[in-house]
Amino acid sequence: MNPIEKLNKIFDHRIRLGIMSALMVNEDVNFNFLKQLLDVTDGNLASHMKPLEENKYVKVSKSFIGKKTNTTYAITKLGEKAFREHLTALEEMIKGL
Amino acid sequence: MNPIEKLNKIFDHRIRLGIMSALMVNEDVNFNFLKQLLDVTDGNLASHMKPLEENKYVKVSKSFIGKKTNTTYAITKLGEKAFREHLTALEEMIKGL
DNA sequence: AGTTTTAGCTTTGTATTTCAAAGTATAGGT
DNA sequence: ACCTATACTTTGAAATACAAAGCTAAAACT
Repeated sequence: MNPIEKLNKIFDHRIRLGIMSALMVNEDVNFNFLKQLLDVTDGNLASHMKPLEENKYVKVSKSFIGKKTNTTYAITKLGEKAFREHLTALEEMIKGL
Repeated sequence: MNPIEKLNKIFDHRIRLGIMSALMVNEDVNFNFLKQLLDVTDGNLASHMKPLEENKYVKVSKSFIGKKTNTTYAITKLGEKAFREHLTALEEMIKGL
């Protein structure tokens, strides 16, 4: 089987890779933190989040910190699995370097 | 510095990742081999090759095998460097998993 | 009370990217 | 003369990405 087929199309983009790796490392990450980390506009971040949410790779929680609204994202088990598989596929693809 | 900025935009795509890793592992790779490996149309392969050639990540040689034309691609030193840096950036990005 | 700010989106419109399919050039075989 | 193979290029459509503007709701300042 073609190793490239194991790569997940959703993770083909730098920003989505950035989101996923931030979520792998941090339990919960909020909107503004990610926005600054990845240096994107809020609209851009929201639209990259969309396919991740739709595929249930990421779950959203809306809460308050003090009185401020706070949207946090967390990776799901499914998202973790998909991302690890993507990384494994990447590794396999370049094995032998 | 934002680790995402170290990712190379040119390597954001599965097919280009596939091309580069094939070229990292194999001294010379010809057009048809790559086409089958990556399961792409010839037009599609050619157009993904274009930015790699333009950036001097890949060099092209046209020769003959017997009487048949044969186009082979090889990675350049620059391409190798760029790809390794991309992989390093990827690793750094997900460090701590 | 009224204005401004902050958070988190959605909408809009443009630009860029990706892709398959068709077309092209060159050479070889039959 | 015709058909095949290699390696592209062109065309046109679809998908994606992006910034900027708009929007909603709640908070904070005046």
